[in-house]
Amino acid sequence: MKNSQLYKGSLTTIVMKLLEENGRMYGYEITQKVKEITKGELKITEGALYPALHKLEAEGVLEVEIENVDNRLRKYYKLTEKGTAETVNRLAELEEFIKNMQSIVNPKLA
Amino acid sequence: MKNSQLYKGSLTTIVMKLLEENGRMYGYEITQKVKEITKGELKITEGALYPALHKLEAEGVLEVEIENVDNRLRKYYKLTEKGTAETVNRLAELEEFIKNMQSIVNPKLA
DNA sequence: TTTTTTACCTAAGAATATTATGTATATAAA
DNA sequence: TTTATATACATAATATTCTTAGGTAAAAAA
Repeated sequence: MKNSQLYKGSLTTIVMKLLEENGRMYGYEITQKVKEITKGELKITEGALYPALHKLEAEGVLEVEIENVDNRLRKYYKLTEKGTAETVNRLAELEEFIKNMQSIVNPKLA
Repeated sequence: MKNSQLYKGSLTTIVMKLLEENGRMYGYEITQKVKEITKGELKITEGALYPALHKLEAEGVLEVEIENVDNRLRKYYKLTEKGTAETVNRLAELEEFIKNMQSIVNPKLA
């Protein structure tokens, strides 16, 4: 994730939301999807993504299905039951976060 | 900053915005102001704030005025000229960040 | 045939924050 | 009056997250 430090801490929330939305995705696909959604403004680096996916898997938030496509490896990730429940919390936290940041930036509207 | 990891990376932006708004503030005052604005949801820890203030001062973004109030030390921080210019960028980045996060969370509105 | 794209990965280091302390005075509560 | 809370600064060890810089390998495009 380039540029602003603001994205620090938001990677797992992004991943979980995308998986909730799309059922299952593989790592490379996630990087491309984020680039597409944000019109190239946010680029997830692989050095951040893969360790994050492994950690979420170890925590029981994600589970993986390995497939072979065109002679190449693909690891599809999807939310576990626990992960689906956790995603609800994460998205609520994100809403709170955005609300709080907007209160700070625009105190007149608060 | 307790709770969600999302706040990671947003501390300096928060500090700069508050100083832009209020002219000058001291550390403890900043922690109280943020707690007040966010209705207790966001608590800036001193272990994060003081090193951040020192770093911003070292970078020439902030300057400090030390005063004695009620026999106690107070260090008032304010934006330098450079800091004021930098704050504009930071706030633009924050807007972009929020916009991008909303695109991800709510793809239908994008 | 070389470059780009797809697709995975790790390791060293930087940046940022948490947690746990420490110092010291003023004020409020027991 | 003693104790606890609030005010006000600070640092050090550790944890977390990410960047940067590599590495492997196959397919597709130039």
